[in-house]
Amino acid sequence: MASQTVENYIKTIYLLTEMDGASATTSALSEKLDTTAASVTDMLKKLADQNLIKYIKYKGVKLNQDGKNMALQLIRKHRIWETFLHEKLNISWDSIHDIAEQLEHVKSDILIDKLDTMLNYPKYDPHGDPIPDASGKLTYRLQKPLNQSLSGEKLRIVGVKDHKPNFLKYLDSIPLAIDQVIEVKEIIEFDHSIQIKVDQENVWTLSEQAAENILVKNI
Amino acid sequence: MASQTVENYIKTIYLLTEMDGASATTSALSEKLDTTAASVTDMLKKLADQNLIKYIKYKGVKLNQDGKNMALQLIRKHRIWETFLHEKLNISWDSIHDIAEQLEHVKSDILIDKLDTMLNYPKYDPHGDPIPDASGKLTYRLQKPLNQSLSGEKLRIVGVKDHKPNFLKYLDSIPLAIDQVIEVKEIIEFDHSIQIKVDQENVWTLSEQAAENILVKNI
DNA sequence: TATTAAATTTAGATTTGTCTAAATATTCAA
DNA sequence: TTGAATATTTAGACAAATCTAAATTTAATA
Repeated sequence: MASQTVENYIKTIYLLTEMDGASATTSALSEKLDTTAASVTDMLKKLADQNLIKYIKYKGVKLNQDGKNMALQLIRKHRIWETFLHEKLNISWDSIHDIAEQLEHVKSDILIDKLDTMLNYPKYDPHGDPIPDASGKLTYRLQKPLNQSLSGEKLRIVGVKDHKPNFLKYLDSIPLAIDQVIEVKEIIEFDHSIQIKVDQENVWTLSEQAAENILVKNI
Repeated sequence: MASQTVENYIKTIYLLTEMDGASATTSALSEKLDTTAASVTDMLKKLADQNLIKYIKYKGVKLNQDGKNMALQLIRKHRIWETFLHEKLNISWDSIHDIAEQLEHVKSDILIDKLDTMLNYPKYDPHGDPIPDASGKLTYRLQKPLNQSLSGEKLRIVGVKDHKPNFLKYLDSIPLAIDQVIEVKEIIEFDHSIQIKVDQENVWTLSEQAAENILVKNI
């Protein structure tokens, strides 16, 4: 059975490679896993021996099928736990990630199935990230960062790109939230800040940096 | 921060010594922890260095205050998780222990507090064992094994002594459950089996061995 | 109480995951 | 395209937790 350490490596490789399909580098892994590059190299050799990854010296690493399956199950568990922590226990947005990092390593199929049932088979977690189903399949969504919208567009906020507690706390403090419907009022040319109609009367202004990290969908 | 291994040792020492206050032996620990006596000796030296236990070579081991506190917090977490798994997720009696063994090692005060709130601050877990409160205090209950009752006594079933899945599955299959009110109809001298009035019409017979493992309270 | 049996500890090794420092490969820029 | 900067790997070591086999202590019993 895979150790928690192995699971963390596999999940991190997945998250680093899922975007573009490019290989993950040793240094990217050492940074995300908060360990040294030498340790990463050691571990990659072991993971390659177990056939979880395809590793080419100096060229980086990709998951192969076994590794992908493991990663998807871990991400499923992580995101189901996050949903539970947020929806059922009312734990704040910015705290759930660290707790879910621990809970995702608990081994019990029945546990995760029952949680999934309790939550009514959610397709997205509280950050708007897709939750793989029991077979590992993900439901993607047409979405874009808010800063790529045009003035006048009607949008629904569906997620965030940046998951850092800092940013999440900031979002909690302003009148914007996941699932909310908004309209882009104006985009300021000077600094690319963006004015958002949040309801009938109120307008809120976001910096470009904030808008880049908010994911929206046209409606 | 204590490793899961250390936590398992501390909890096991607690459970072996809570009854009579006698020391736990190396061999008892090696059996419960499914490891060798040599490994136990090694670990006991380390725990003594950390001042979690009082260990006298060849004489066994007791927890000191730090160890006791750690054990009570672990038992609190274990029993709260068991209650959650049973009451909120409907996971069967005989499966919850193994899952809680993993969950009890998750480190998050807010998580356990929120679960405690969701469950309405339970004082007993699904097996009838007391749950320490946040400060570590246990609420004991006047109870005795069912085999020590006399014919005619009116009792409430409050817990089980044996937690083995085998026994729990057996209990699930007969018309007796925690919190149920029963009356002892007759005790058979020959084999000490015991006849229980489970409701107006029905009587159920338990072997002495089964009755020893069912805990009851007079009403 | 002397001897044997059982329990416990010690000695020395192993596995997993990590580290530092040194060596090697790759990349980037002149 | 060559040399410096950067990234990666190797070598050797270490800590945590475990093991087997041997030595020692305690308990049991004749």
